[in-house]
Amino acid sequence: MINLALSHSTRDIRLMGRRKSYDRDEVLVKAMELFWAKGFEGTHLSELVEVTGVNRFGLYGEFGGKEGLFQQALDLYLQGTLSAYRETLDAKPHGLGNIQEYFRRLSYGDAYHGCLMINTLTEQDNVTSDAFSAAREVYCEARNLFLKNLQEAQAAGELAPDRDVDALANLLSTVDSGLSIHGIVSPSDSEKDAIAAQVLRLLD
Amino acid sequence: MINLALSHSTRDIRLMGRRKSYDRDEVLVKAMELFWAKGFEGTHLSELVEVTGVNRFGLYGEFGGKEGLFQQALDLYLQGTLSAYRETLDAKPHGLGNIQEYFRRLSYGDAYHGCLMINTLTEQDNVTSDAFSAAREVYCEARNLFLKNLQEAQAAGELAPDRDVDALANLLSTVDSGLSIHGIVSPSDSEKDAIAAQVLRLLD
DNA sequence: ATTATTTCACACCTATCGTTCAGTTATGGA
DNA sequence: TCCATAACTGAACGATAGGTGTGAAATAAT
Repeated sequence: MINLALSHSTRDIRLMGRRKSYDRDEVLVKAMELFWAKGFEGTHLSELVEVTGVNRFGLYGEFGGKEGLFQQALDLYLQGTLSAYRETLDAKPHGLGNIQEYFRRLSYGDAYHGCLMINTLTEQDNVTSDAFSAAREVYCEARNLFLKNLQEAQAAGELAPDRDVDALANLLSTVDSGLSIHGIVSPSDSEKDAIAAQVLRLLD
Repeated sequence: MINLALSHSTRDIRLMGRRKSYDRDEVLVKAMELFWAKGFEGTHLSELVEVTGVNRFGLYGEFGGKEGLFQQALDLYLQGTLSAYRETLDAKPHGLGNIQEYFRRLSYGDAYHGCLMINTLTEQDNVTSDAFSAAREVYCEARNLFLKNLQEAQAAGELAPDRDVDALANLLSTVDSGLSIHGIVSPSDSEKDAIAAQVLRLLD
């Protein structure tokens, strides 16, 4: 018992042993990019080893194999996505300006392969229920952020009081995910701007 | 040479031999449902054998293995999807009514797993370029159908002449795909109707 | 009934999946 | 310097992937 407690309490403090030759976060970023491009089933451990430079055994021990690696890579992606949502949609004061700014900042880079959150939702049957839930949760959080801005806009008189803010929030969320699909077919930022401009007319 | 030509010219006419114990179209429907639910990489040949009742060898000979089976199952799905688009969006006279009707008829059944066309687009790296192109083509065709209705609406005075019908068509297409994602998270037809109602306000 | 032809069932192929094990190397404290 | 510990390496694990060969079963013309 005492030994167990001791070994546990001192586990964090590295007293001896070889140092890890990789950076945990860098590995997660590489893995995320691969899962992003090829999905969970489409990504093979051999590719993860190749891209991250970490041995199969290392990946298993450190991240818990393919599933653990996917979960953590997805969490990293979702955390970044959530930050991006919050940076624009949770800015004070809430209102229509935030929504406008959100769609303005959206951009397809080059080699756009959609959004990992959306891709995970469409791959529901292949991923852990935890992974699916995490993606779903961020999706809902984004929807709620849209809603909050609409509600405050309505309270401030930016938006007519009879507008259905709940349905509008769902529409904005739908357009947001739809853009991640549309971008696969036609990754043009100017086209995205034109689409956003149209939907934003609803908020004038 | 003569033998080759003869054997070829008579191939279609079944003169003798054992009859197939399965219906080609039924097999494709079963395969389609599986690919729809689990994606290309996520569907294994053993499952296809189990569901269709056709042996591995039969699937290979008749459909060209997993890839051929996916292509043909996808084509079947896309054909149905295209028919659904055309039935509403290519009805005469073209106009805003068609668009309204399209979104009205949309429905998530139970156990909704998104749209196979959209899922194929998000699985780009795992599927044949032919399969991806086929999905992309139908996506674009739908967008063009939206456009046609908007153009005719504009010509008929249903829609103000200064409206950007191109951007509007892209928006409708984006909402359409977005709904297939939103339905995974929240497969409620009434919510779908509310979302559609909002975007249709743009066309009044 | 015989026979040519086609499909079917079973088992087997190679390749690769994700996972794991010994054996070796590097590190910090005694 | 030696040792206890942790991490790394390469090989190999069993399972299963998709694809295939062989012989039996079924069919329609002879």
